[in-house]
Amino acid sequence: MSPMSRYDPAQIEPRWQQHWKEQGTFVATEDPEKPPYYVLCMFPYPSGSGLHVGHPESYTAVDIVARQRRMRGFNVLNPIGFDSFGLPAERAAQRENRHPAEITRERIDYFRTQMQRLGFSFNWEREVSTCEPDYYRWTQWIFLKLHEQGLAYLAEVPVNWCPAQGTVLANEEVVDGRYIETGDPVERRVMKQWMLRITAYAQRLLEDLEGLDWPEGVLEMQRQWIGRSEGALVRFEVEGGGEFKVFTTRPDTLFGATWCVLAPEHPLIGSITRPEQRQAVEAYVAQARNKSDMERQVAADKEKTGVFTGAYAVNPVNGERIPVWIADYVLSTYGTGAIMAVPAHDERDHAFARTFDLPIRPVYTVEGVEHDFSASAWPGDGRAINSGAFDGMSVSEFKAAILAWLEERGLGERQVNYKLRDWLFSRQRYWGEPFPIVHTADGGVHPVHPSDLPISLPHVDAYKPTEDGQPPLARAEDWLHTSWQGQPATRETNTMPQWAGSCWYYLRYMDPHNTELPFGQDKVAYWKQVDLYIGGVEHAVLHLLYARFWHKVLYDCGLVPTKEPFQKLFNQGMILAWAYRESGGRYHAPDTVERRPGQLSTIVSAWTGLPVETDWYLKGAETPVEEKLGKMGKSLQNSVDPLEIVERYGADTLRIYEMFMGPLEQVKPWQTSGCEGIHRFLSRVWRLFVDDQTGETRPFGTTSPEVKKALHIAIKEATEGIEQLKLNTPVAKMMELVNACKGEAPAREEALAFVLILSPWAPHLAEELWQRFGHDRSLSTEPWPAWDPAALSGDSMTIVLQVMGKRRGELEVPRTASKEEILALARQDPQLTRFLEGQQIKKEIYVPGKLVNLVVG
RNA sequence: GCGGACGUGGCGGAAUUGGUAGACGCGCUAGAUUCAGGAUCUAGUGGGCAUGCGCCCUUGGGGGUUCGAUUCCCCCCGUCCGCACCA
Repeated sequence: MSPMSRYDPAQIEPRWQQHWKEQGTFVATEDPEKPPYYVLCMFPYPSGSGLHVGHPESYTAVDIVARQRRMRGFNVLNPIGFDSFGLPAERAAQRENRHPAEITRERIDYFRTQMQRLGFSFNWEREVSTCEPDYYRWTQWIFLKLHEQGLAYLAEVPVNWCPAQGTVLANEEVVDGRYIETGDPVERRVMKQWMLRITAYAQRLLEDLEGLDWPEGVLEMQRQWIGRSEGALVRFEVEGGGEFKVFTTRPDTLFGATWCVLAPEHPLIGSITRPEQRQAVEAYVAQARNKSDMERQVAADKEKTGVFTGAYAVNPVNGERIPVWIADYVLSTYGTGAIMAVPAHDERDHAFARTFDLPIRPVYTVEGVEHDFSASAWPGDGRAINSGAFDGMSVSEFKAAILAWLEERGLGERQVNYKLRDWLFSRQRYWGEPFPIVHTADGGVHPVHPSDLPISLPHVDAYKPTEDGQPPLARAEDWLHTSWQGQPATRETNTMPQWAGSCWYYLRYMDPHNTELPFGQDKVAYWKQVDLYIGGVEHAVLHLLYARFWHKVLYDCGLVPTKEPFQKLFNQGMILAWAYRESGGRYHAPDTVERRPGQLSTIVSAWTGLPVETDWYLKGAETPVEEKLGKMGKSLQNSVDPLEIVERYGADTLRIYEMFMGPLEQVKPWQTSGCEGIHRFLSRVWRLFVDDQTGETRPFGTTSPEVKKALHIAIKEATEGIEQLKLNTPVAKMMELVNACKGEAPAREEALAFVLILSPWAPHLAEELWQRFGHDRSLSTEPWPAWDPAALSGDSMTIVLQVMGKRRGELEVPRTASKEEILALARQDPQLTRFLEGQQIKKEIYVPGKLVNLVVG
């Protein structure tokens, strides 16, 4: 060991990283003697730009939990891997004319280098990468299970086609008519695609949310996405032949239905439209078809559009003849694609009635409320009117009664509907899992035998569609043509979406090198499920819903023992960074600008187009720039590379700063200068135990009562903080402890306890000190210290003295002092006398161990 | 529009079965040490008046409950996130 006087993480950290690697300190084995604990951070997509300082936030939090659980005697699984199929690598492959596998491996290597320099106690021996054949072989295997269960099917469906990406996208990937990743516009097309029947699991996906320790917001988002609603399916006959069904959650308003509306895609339109309306209807349907999703959604705020078919339907409850319209405010993909319109009690129908001057008939009144039905709908409860024998009922009474009435007469039935739709599972891309499916000339669709897996990705001459529009895999002629039971056959040329690999990676980590199965039953029986899953809230719906779905299918196949994959979920808040932009729009990196307090300029904001005041300027120039907080990335020129921080301050400083910034779940701005304080803190810790002149380990001292108290407070805060993932305040308590030491090392016992509680946050420094204290083994399995409740408060306590609720002084009394003694002292305390003079004490309040409040008057 | 989270010094944040508001840190100011330092140490740092002890104000704004409110209740303002014609 070279002599080192000052705290020098560049010397300490690589050595301990090497030590952990060589000793296999964090290798996880299935030890039946120890309770298992499975922590997991959402694995990264290895992008071309490497990690930025936002990534280590969740890794650090997970690592702190993992390290502390090991010290508490748990057998910890803390794996890591890479979500490595996907579009960005394929686009890079097109640009650079290289194989995406090669590009991906390089990127993974860089990610791994970055991550390993941060000292995480990952199970690197279990690393997986979803694009490797020994991984995707089992993704294909699970697909075969889904297929076998009837949950994967081919269908001719309207899809979200993204011309810029040359592929279809799932509904979940499209927001406002654009691809969420790139913002490219999306249009509708009808294509034959692989679908997964996630809707078959809708009810269970909803029900099993109960009992999960997840953030309320995520549970709510999942519930809304599944979108269960109870109602009725009601049959309407069309005059002159034909019938359609509508779904309604308000069958109790059937008597108020004054027309019906079919979605423009409804199959009945052709047959019921009257000749005199045909031209108008066809024009409307064509126009609706050509509208993009975005245009349709924008139109939601505008005036409703629609066209009358000329046909009439019969209201089953009263035999009334009501017109049938077509309008694009009715969605073809929800319910039956047809509705009954009750303008008096539904806002949307009311808006339509106003536009086309259709009749509005109330079927509820509210006592004491004079509602103007020509102005707005009344969606609430009331007393039924205009509804024959049902008059006088409340909404819930009426619903029950009318459902029974409809079912008795065969006019309708109870129905539960979900917003959730089946999952579009095909992509027309190269860089994804090939489907283990072949097609024969007779139209047969056949799963390949599991022993033939993996169906490997073939080499192709270009990562783009064929001349006739087939997906890239169709370019691999040799691969494409195969046989099935003696017949010539062609392979499926679609690939799976990026979500596929991440649907089950947490299971593969349990048994990553199994060549017979995706994971062994003994392994999954031991680890069971993920105890704690930490990741970004951006996966609240898509990834978590898909993974839960696959997990339930595997559960039904008897392959996993639990119904749910992730028992506790925690969302870390995104780390943002300040971005600086000239009025003209150019961005500047944070280290090229400076603040000049008092020197204000007014510029036109490139973001809003409005004038703003700023005191930020380009360094060495008079160019003012506007400051704004944003997501880290290339576009805002505000990314910070963790390695840059490691070089300057060390990995321990980076780790602690990421935690110290604020509550884990909160969005917070990165400030590199904040690392200074952490680095100072760690230097102080170093100097407490190491002579910074000689580099020698200093002898232990004695522990003062204040230090002892501060230590036990810190142990308590660290222990409870890790339990609740409040990882910022323990750092503050450890700083207070070090401040309390006033540069003097405490006694051995307290020094050891301090280093142990520091170790999850600053593992390198802690190991170094631990070794200097004379240990020859890593501290990673040393028992976690316990706090002594008696040490939390000293022999005396501080009582705050208040008069009329205002703080007027304080009192130091022995712990043993009684309420009477304390009150007596308070009454004659010199700090209070001038507030008590001439006043009578009306009330005395004593909060044990905390304060006295004297009420006078 | 609906749902969720939130609003505390120049900045990040701490403190909620109601009990010392501003812990801890950044930044800033002054001083010490140093050839020098993005080094280290000491002191100060919410605002105002006094600058002696002290007093008043202050947790987005307004009201309420209470001996006492950042914490509980009502109204308003603002920010962020998710969903958005789902019948």
